[in-house]
Amino acid sequence: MNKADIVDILEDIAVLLELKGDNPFKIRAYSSGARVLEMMEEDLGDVIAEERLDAIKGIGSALVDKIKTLYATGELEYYTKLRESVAPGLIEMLEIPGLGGKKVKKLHDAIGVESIDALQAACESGEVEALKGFGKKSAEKILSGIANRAAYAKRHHWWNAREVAEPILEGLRSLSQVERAEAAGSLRRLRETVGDLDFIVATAEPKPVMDWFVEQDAVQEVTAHGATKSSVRFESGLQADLRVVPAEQFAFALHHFTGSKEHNVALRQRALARGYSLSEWGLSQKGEEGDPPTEIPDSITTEKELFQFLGLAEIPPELREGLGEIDSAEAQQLPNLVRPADIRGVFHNHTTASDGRATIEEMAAAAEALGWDYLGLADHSKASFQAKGLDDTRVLKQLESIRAFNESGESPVHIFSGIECDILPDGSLDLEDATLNALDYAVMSVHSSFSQSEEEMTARVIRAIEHPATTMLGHPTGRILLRREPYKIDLQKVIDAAIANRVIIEINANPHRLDMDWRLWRRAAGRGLMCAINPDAHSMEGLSYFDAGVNIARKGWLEKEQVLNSRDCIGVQHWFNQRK
DNA sequence: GCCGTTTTCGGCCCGACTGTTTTCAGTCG
Repeated sequence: MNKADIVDILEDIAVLLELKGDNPFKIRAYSSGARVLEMMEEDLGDVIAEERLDAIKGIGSALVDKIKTLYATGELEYYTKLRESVAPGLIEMLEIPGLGGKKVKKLHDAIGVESIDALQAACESGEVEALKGFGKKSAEKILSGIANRAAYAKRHHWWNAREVAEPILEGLRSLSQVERAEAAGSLRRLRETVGDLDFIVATAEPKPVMDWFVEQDAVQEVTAHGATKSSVRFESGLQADLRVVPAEQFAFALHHFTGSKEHNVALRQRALARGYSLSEWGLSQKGEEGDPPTEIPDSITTEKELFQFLGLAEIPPELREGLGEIDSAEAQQLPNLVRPADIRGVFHNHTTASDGRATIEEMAAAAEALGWDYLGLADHSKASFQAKGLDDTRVLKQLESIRAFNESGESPVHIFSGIECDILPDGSLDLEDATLNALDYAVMSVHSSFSQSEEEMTARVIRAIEHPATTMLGHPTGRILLRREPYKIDLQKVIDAAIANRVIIEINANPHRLDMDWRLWRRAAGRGLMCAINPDAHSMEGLSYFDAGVNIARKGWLEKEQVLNSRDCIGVQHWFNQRK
């Protein structure tokens, strides 16, 4: 059984234990073990073979045994029995807001509810509100939760969430009572998808701010309206929370609600080890027995000061994932992250020659408007029939057009001539070598036979990487966020091959792809993998997606030297020439 | 179930909001 499946099972075990009312710390041990395993970059088979599993923090002897058993046999008696002991409908019930493990267990034990349908019936018949600990409002809330389940459960692409968040943030900042306002949460951490929006406001007069927030036109439902917190839900299902704090607590609240949870736990533990208790309200000294905690006298008004107080360099929000950023900050070794302003051009974009909507001239003008020095055009090759892919003749014809455009001097933007060439199912390429060699560069991508086995797909992509005409690998897993799973592929082997052949892997910056995933970049780039940020634009507007790609590069700890787009024209040409 | 230059036992991050209660449990982030 592979690692991803084992991660799923450990998470399942945590959920099942929750439904059984087991020890919360045991539950946490399983879910954090799942997370640690998921983030482990090394090959699980190697780690097991070398008996190094128990050296990983968060995985103790019980989990070592279970992971090993699952890896070797694909089965685990403990898990099978646990699953048999819990009705499958109960797991789904946890998705309903307001229902956690304990309440679901109670509904099951007291009135025998085993499915969402049965729960709905029990709410409607009045059985639920008669239960001790439940009431009329609980039953109503469960019913509306069931009705809205699909919308509630949905996550949202970062790009879309930002579009919703920006006007809200502007609106908050324009209120006279508001001293400071920021968006927090996964939006601020630049995660690829966002569950809900979090806003933090500093003000001495919370009420008008809260009222403005819950009375916005787009609000469909107000789910909380308290003294320090309000929550609303928009029609799209996107939820937004507003927390209001006095100015002196702003930095603490902003840090807390930016998260991640794992980062916060680690930072609080660090504070505790130094004799302080940290919360969203501030920092206090841990009192001796019985003494109330005393406030820290120094005022802390920025996150930077908070980190400094704890002996750390300021950690950018996008690195706060509990993945070693605190150790790096302590050693003053945080990366100097690539910035949008470092980008001097992008590669892998389409024109009307294949499935793009803009011409060479229009795309160049859009690149000029973004202040770039160059633009790489890479239309589809002929196997991508549905995208009007180019055959060898048309590729060479387009090359002529690009040369003529560059020589005309009508644009300060230099166009690099490329191609997004299909990697055929056997790993061969869709165009003649002579055609590929005539171009400045070539992006190789998989667009077909997604259901190959992991071994076939891995061999297919590696064969393409080893081809001397290959400059970069496009969207290496083919995933579409929130819609299509990645195809099965051993990315560690692909990364090894790319490094060995000096082939670039792209960050496909389309907000629906963001592929290769940020979790893999830190280690891969550390071993010498070069990155290119590619918007995969099919229109002039599509070029602006590069921003989302920079986000992912930053989340992957990349510095500008590790991103080809930060080089000037000559530097890029030099990289392209090295394999010819 | 995990973890340890105070530890191999006894802790495990912290607080607001809600709905149910007469002081709190459960949920959520």
